[in-house]
Amino acid sequence: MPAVTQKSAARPDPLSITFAALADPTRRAILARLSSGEASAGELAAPFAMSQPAISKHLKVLERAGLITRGREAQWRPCKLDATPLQQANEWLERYAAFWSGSLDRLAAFVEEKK
Amino acid sequence: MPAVTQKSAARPDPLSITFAALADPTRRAILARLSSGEASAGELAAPFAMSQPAISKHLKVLERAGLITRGREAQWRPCKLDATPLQQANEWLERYAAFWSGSLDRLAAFVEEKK
DNA sequence: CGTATACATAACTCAAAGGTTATGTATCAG
DNA sequence: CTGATACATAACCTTTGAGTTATGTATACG
Repeated sequence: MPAVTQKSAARPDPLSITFAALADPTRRAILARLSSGEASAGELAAPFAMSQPAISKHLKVLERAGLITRGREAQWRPCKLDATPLQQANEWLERYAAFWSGSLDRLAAFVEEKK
Repeated sequence: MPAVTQKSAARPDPLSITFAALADPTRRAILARLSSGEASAGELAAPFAMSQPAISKHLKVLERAGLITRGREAQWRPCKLDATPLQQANEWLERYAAFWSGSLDRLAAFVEEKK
């Protein structure tokens, strides 16, 4: 018997993983930094008042979200941005574009109705 | 003396709140449902195999993220989509658009450089 | 070889997130 | 006033997340 009931451990869907990864200012700052070129973990850690293992964890979160890839160069691990999941997130958001670009229109309609 | 050391309780920045709110499939589904018009909490809860208080909590998360507003109509609480925070999120994401739409270009440049 | 550097992993703490059941509150309907 | 409906809140539990310190591992260097 395999392990009895196991809460199924279902990993969240990709979009949830992406948004969760983005829901942290440190990780967003890391991505911003990587948008101007590759960097090692140490270089990425430098700006933050945080321990090295903390950054290491953040990088792992970003990696599991597919937002970065890591290579190996001597004892450095160069990190590289992969924006593919950001594109997915953007596609999801775009479906709501009408609701913000149209907000003035809807406000106008509301005013019109009130008259 | 007020409470000694208090971890400062700093509320997260708006973008983090927005992304965190979006990092849950139930909440994204609720937003999708609201994109086709207002709905009461009960109507929003119907599709989910989840208790009523659970939905109530999700709605509170969405409300605190500014993604919905709630009115009052008899004993119903009509929910309405407010996409403003989505626009903010979109603006953040757009800064990375070059990294996905331009990926083929950058690959070509890389190949060119390698020659 | 031994040592320094760069990073990963382990073990732990604390708080927050997501769910539950039970109960409270506001509003309508009779 | 009474009861039903729609929702919110409280109290609780379990899992996950973000941080810490301490330790392990891989690579360069003398």
